Amino acid sequence: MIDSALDNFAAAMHTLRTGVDHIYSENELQNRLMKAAKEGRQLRIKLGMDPTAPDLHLGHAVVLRKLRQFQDLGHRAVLIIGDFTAMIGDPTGKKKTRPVLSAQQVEENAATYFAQAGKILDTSSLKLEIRRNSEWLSTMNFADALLLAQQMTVARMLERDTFSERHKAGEAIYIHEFMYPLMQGWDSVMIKADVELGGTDQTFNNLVGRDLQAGQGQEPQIVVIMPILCGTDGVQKMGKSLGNYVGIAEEPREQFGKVMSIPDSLMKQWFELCTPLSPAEIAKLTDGAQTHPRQAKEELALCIVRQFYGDAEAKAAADDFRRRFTEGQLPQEIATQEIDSQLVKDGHIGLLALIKAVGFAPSTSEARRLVESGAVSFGGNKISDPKIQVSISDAPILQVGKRRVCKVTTR
RNA sequence: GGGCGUGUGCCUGAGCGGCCAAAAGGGACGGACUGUAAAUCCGUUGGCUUAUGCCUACGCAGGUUCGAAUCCUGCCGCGCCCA
Repeated sequence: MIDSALDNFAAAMHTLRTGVDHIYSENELQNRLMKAAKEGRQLRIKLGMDPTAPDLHLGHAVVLRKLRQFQDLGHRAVLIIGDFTAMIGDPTGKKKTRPVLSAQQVEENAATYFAQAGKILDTSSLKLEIRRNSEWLSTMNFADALLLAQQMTVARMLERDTFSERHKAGEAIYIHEFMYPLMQGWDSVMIKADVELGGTDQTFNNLVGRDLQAGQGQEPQIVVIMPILCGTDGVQKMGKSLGNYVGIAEEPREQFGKVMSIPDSLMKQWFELCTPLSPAEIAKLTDGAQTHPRQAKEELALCIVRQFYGDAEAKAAADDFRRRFTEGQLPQEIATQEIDSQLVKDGHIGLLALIKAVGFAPSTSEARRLVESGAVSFGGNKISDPKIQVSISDAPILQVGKRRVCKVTTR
């Protein structure tokens, strides 16, 4: 009986430890798990969400998957909608102060967030609690804020790399930005978090939570830090603004294609952080002698798409990919783009206008460049004359570059 | 509050008063080659219904000039130093 309980803990710890960058601290986590089991209570696992960026990508998924593991072990995810903190914006985001979001925008973004996060999390009410930090932050007065500010020194704040970097680079740092970590830490106090999850860029913020909790006589939260996932470019961290991300809500084919385009050197990390495969399986797949890199990457793409769309869709995406890019054929299903019939005169439309109308180029000039560089084919023929007029009466296929294909009709 | 600097295209960054839609690099996009990988090579990288043309752009607003990203004034942002 006792042995099996210990085995369970060992297994749980093993699961929770995989893929993490660091745990502050592992011992504490183990003790807290045991204590919770003894008391028969759920641990409260905090994760903050930023309501300004509702498009989730694989980078978010890394943390969400870890959160899911906690849920599967019986614990409760407490998601914090940072509606109040969004007024400041995480200084990690380097760029200037963010615009204040309206309450309605926050709600909309949060809804979008949950629609996507729900693909990964257990959304049953027993396992998921959702709070917004305006609940407690909006009612604090200046004296409360000062009291909070007393818990932190300027020196410690400046230690934080994002601040010191910005300072050196001659960028502005506003006083209120110093409040951000404190506010986030205060969230931990208010919801009595046992564990907080975050990426490495959140380490400082999350650790502040520990201090604040201790200051309030609470047991400090354990901080579980996940590695930051590299973006499809293989260099920078995955992020929306860098355009190097694979979105959770993206179409299966889109996801598949993006995964296939990552540098080989990135595969190992992605396998580790984005798939449930075991280290042994990953080792085999990433060993060039045992598995051809292309095949390994295909497996990776399958694994990832499968998580969000299921096996059938993943395989369909793989087939489509092979057909289009390995065999160089047109896709099985080609989306139809309708253009305004007013654009067509005497049954014809300028090719450039057409490319722009279907959204394959943002401007006529861009369309012209594409045509001139031999990227465009229309009705099966490559066309390099930008002045050409075309007829779209028989729903011809327009292709721009390798990826943009559609059938054209009028509306 | 004072002094000195600085502000350029997606980013970094060069720009003598005309030859600047603005060097160079990065990124991105397109093409060749591939495994939509890497490496390499080539091309493109403000807009305009089709242009030895027009328009918009070098923090903002004015001014000097035949002509300004380049000079002047004011304002704004950022940095450093002094208080």
